[in-house]
Amino acid sequence: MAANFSVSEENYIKAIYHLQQDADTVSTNALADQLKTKPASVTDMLKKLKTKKLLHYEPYQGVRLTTEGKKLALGIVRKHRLWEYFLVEKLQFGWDEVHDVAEELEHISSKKLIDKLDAYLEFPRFDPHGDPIPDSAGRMAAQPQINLIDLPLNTAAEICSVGSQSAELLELLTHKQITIGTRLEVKKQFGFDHSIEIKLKNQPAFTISQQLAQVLFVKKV
Amino acid sequence: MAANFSVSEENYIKAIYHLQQDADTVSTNALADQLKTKPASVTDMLKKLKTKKLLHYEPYQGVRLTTEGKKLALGIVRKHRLWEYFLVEKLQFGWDEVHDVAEELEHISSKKLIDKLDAYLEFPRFDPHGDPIPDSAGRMAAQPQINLIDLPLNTAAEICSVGSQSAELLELLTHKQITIGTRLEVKKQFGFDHSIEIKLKNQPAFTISQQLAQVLFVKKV
DNA sequence: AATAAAATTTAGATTTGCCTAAAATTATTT
DNA sequence: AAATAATTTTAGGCAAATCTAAATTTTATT
Repeated sequence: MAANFSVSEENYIKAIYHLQQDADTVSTNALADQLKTKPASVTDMLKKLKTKKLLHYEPYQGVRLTTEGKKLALGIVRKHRLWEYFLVEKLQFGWDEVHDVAEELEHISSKKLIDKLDAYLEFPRFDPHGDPIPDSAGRMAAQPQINLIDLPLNTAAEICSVGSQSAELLELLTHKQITIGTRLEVKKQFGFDHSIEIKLKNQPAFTISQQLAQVLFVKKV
Repeated sequence: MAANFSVSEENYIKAIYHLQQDADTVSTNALADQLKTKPASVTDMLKKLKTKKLLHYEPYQGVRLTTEGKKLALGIVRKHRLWEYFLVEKLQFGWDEVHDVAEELEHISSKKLIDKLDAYLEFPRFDPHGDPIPDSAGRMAAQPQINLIDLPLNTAAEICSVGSQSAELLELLTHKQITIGTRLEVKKQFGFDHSIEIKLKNQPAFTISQQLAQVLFVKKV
């Protein structure tokens, strides 16, 4: 076993893994978009990855990872998140500047390296963005709830709990059409009063106060 | 500036840099040998690297790095040796198992990453094999003397000092035809009595005792 | 249900880095 | 100084990963 994949192949597998979180099956266009390439190139690669048994693919029917493919994807995600943790915790990078470097480091192939890095970092469970880090067997903690105030910009999330039961709060939430399960993204953060601009699906963005944001908990989707 | 080179291009530059330490100009065959590729492929790449102004190359005349090329080479050597230091000092790798991993890590492109790693490691001057690490401006300490006992296997070195002036030692050295400037490599290390087998140019290998090896100092060539 | 629009695939090229075989050049012998 | 040997380059091809343009299939709309 322990096959060896190219950087391109790994990038496709990772992209499919992430897109599969939302929709169960991933379209050629969505992949082309994500990978900043053309649909025709995606088709070529899907045919290749199918012969390598990393994914289920029938022409025009979209694509899904096989068990094998998911295992590979989790390995890459593990590397990416461990390196991000290392960059922030040990090398003092800001959490907003680690992504591109981790994007390169995740393709270093040595399993021994990544397991030793994991031990050196004392087996962290979450990366600096709050995303869970798979362990060496591919197991991963559930996505934790985070406060809406801490949600990174332009990250799809879903309201999963509310930190108060007051009638005033419920009135406000009803008026804004926010409820458990509402999908949203944070578009801007205003330092002056810590208000944030959020956008619900199919609605114009609007601003909510710090006080409101602080009682809303979300999980990424 | 801050051009971006492929892994292959970087490997050629690094190989030329190392081969240039011995001979002032590097031959196509020597490069093909070093890079485990064919002379015809080397010629192709040399033509490309010449247009990028990284080396001086005229057909049939061998090749030399330009100032630009040397700068790039030193950057790669710096990354390689810093990563080796990290692997051994922080991740507890053995000094004999870091080379291949460092070979991959040296191609990660972020300058910020490598400078932060350098700081995190507290600016080491030598890597785990005793080779000097260039600083962020490309400056590098002189190759230090190391004891023959500590010379890695199959590494070309040259006797540069002797830790005793006794007549008995000189008699032994004369008999073995060892003198200041003698080139040699260590071929085997015997754990039982710490004797080592060494090989001088154009001579069959022979064994010397721990006591003798300990008074001989070499530098890599 | 027919047609228009959107998504996807096929066909044919391009670039990078490598290969083999043959030709050209340089070095070494006799 | 010729002839032979060794080195190096040229010529022509191949695989990976990408592209554009054209053809095909699916989906949405009238």
